[in-house]
Amino acid sequence: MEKPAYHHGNLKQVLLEEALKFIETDGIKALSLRKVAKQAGVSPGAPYHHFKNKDELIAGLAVRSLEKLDATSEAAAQGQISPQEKLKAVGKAYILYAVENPEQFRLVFSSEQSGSFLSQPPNEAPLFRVLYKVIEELEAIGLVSNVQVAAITAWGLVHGVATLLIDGPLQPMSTDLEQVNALVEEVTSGLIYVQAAPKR
Amino acid sequence: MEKPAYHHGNLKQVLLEEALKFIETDGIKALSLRKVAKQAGVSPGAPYHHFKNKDELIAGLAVRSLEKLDATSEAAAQGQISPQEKLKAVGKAYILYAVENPEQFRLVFSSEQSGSFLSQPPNEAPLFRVLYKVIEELEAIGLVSNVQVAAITAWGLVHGVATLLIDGPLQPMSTDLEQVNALVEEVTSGLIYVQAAPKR
DNA sequence: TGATAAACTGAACAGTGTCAAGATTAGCTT
DNA sequence: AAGCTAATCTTGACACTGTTCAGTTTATCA
Repeated sequence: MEKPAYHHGNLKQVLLEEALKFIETDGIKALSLRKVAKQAGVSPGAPYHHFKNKDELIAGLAVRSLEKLDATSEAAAQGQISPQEKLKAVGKAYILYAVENPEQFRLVFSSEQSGSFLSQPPNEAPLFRVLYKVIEELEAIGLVSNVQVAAITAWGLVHGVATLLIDGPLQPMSTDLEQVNALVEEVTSGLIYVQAAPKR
Repeated sequence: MEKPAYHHGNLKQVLLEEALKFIETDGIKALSLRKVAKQAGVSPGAPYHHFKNKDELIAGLAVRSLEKLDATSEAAAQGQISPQEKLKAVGKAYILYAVENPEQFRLVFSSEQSGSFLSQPPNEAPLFRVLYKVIEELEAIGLVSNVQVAAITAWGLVHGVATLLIDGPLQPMSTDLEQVNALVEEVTSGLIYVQAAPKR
């Protein structure tokens, strides 16, 4: 009969899902807790039994997005054998995730909940962990001298191109997936040479 | 006597300034048009005679910030002679502007008003113009083959490191200006090698 | 001087996040 | 199985938000 019970059952998950739907269709600025509650068939006060406030709901989505980005990056790396190709694959996966899921990608770096990164030790933090492993492999072959700098440079390049594509001057290009692919191909090729830069 | 006149005189400018103050102290999320109006000694409806809505006020600040970033980048380039040093100087100026004025930097790329970039032809657009000139100089010496790709790569790297510093995992480092300088020095050194990458 | 337009006020509206008091029910304990 | 406790949800309220609109004030210029 499915008559809605007083106790929803798994409201928390439903709230997260409905909130994400709103974000993806109307953007994060149009997100309203009340609308989310109504969509979930629940009163405006109900969400506060599962989230401290609106920001915490959003933070929950950010963590989910971070995990997805981390997972696809890792999968991309494992699909290759040489460390050069791994690095390239990670970069491509990262940028494509941003272009295909701009709202979710923005969530991860939305400046309010940057605590997602700080909470864990750097070597175990999501994203960093994937990158670190690959760069260490490059170091082992002598293609990288300073792992720390190389990781930041690689991440910086890839992250920068991603955000220029979704929020910057490259935005008009971001709808044409073929063009994006070509660009990403060229840019990530440069990645390897960045790492191979001589010491002085 | 300075008794506040009914016609404020230069309300538009004052609104922009007060809004910026709020943003810099409490962050953009806490910005309220009503508070800005009150701070300017004016009623809640007054701003609407100068801006279509709140977003347009913010867009005004974004344009100002873009101009500042453009100006300091250009100045940095002109302080150097060799194109390699110019590129490096632009990168440093860009990242330092972001670290020293994070709120204003974010404004420029805040996804709502990305139209600032699209409105002008790419070669005359702010920021791009500066970068383009330098990269063309590098091309003239044979250090760059594809100007387009080189520009995007350079901008991407610098922009990525900047946002990783203010909104990403490098945030804890961003308060220590000395550490930031060291990092920027190393990363921008890599810039030149990125451009010097062989064609295939 | 007088008319037109610009600038500003004050009140109102719908919508927001958030909280407290009370109703409802799930789940454990005896 | 009964009853108690804690979790969950509702209802109603509060302060605040962006925005609009009718009316008031003043600058500007013919």
